[in-house]
Amino acid sequence: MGAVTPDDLIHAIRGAVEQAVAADSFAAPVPDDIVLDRPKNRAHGDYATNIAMRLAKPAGQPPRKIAEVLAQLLAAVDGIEKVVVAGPGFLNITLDTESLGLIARSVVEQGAAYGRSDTLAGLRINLEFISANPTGPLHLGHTRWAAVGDAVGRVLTAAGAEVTREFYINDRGVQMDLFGASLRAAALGLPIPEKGYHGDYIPELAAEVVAEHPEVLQFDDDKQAEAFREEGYRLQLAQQKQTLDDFGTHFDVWYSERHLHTSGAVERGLDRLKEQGHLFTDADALWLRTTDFGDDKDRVLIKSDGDLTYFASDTAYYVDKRYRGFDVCVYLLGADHHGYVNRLKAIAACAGDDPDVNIEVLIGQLVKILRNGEEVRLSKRAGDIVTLTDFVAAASVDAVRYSLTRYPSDSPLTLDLDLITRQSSDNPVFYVQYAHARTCNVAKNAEAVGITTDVFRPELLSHESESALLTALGEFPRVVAQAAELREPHRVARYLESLAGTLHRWYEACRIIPKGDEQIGDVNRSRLTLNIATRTVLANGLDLLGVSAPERM
RNA sequence: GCCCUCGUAGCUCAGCGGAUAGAGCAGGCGCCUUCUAAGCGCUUGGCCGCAGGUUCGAUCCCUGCCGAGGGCACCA
Repeated sequence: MGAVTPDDLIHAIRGAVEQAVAADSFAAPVPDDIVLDRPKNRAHGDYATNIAMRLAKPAGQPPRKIAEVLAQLLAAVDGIEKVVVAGPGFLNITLDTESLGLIARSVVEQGAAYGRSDTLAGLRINLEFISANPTGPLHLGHTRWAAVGDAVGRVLTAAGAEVTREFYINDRGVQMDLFGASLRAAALGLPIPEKGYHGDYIPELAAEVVAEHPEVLQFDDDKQAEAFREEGYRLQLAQQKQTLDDFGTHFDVWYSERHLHTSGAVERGLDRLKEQGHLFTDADALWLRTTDFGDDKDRVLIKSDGDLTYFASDTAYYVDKRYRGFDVCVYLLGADHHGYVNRLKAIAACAGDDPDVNIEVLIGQLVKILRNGEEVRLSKRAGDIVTLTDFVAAASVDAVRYSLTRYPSDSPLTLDLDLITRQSSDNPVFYVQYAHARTCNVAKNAEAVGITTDVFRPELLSHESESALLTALGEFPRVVAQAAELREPHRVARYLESLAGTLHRWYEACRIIPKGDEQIGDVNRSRLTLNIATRTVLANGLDLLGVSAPERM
């Protein structure tokens, strides 16, 4: 007999419905999505399904009557101990102890692969996030995406998708010139241009440029501004890369906007749109008729003075991604860009794609930081900018990553810096990491007293806290698959917190190492396997969030 | 004015149609003589913004209203 997983149960339920229909017990189509829950109340069994209630209407029979039929069929399934009809027509399923216990061995056997699936196999996904201007350090808003975007990538990969993480470098346009002019002004002790960059990092960066290239001071004005712009760009980009590297977020592609213009991608993009017939000229400007696809106004691609708009770059960039073979282009944008969503969707539609399939835009709401109960305001004034580096320095990479990935990105977020920096149980990341460290320590001690996993008797894992832990372990692959499908890695974090609690309760109730002079028995050996299985899932889950799983704390 | 997101415990937030709405923090009471107390148990605390609608069933879906935040350039 093998372990009975949630998938097995869903399969069994579908089989029971088909069997009942075949036997003319009732007539109804079998739903594609069969819902299998873990009931909150342990008295309601290991698993529950609402299938009878959903079939009641199409079948024209009372839900409890359908439930009775299905209960009888399911009760005969190998590994199911009993099925109880409850409430309005729930089927509460209890597995036999052995079948449930086998999940532990299955998890240990799969190891790091447990939780992976092929639900998104074959899908090529371009995941673009952060995409900051190379004119300053990464700040708080970027930090959210650095954590969440990376976790989305990990979760998608776990679900079998082929993911390319991409950072779009906005290295073209007037902001670059302002950046260069600001650096030059700082280096020469001149006032920084009104619309320029005023942060503390500007004089520092300017000094670096001068230190590396003292000759720039001799250049004439235009050449000098350009030199500061280019050298500053190079240094700033390198710093951003280093910061993200230290944060554990790695990109596969750093895509320069300039490259878009030099590689022929812009022309290719315009050709594509022309083919699709959505271009028109008005007042000497070239427009894209995005209103054909839900945008509130048409957009200019080439201005009447012949310059390309930023929107033209966006359009070319999208077409280029598709040209490079990506099935789905995912954009992670800040809330201040959400007005862009319709435009991006319209781009995809104008390029002949399906905006509901080929392009996805995830919006990240703003993050606010509280320090001493007061909001730390982001302002242009130097010193008030919270950079990614500052944030990590105040807490830790693990604490920052976890604090950001445990919330859905589309909800506004307020983080209390005092709480995140506290190295204590107040902080959920430590709660989960501690659970992992505990499993490691217990395993080490158990092995030291001679407990092995050679014998595994799943039927001995019969304590209430053990069936709770086992069903929780069985949930993990479904949690990961759902997190990938919905692009919501916070589901993994929430699951881990719940799993950690379940582990702690088991730890309090069931000992792995016998007390005092008690003999080591098969119960102890079997529990060691369960402990290792839990450790595996905690480690795999933390890895999906890019958070470390320490062996001791 | 139009569009988007959000209103859930004192605070920060989960819960994309199910059973008695959850977690952490904050408040109260307990538990370390042997595997990590960064832990566990118990406890206080809720018109799920308001009003309709759909449904066997709504915090969840639809409509309207109220409130908060954000967005609406031939800028990047």
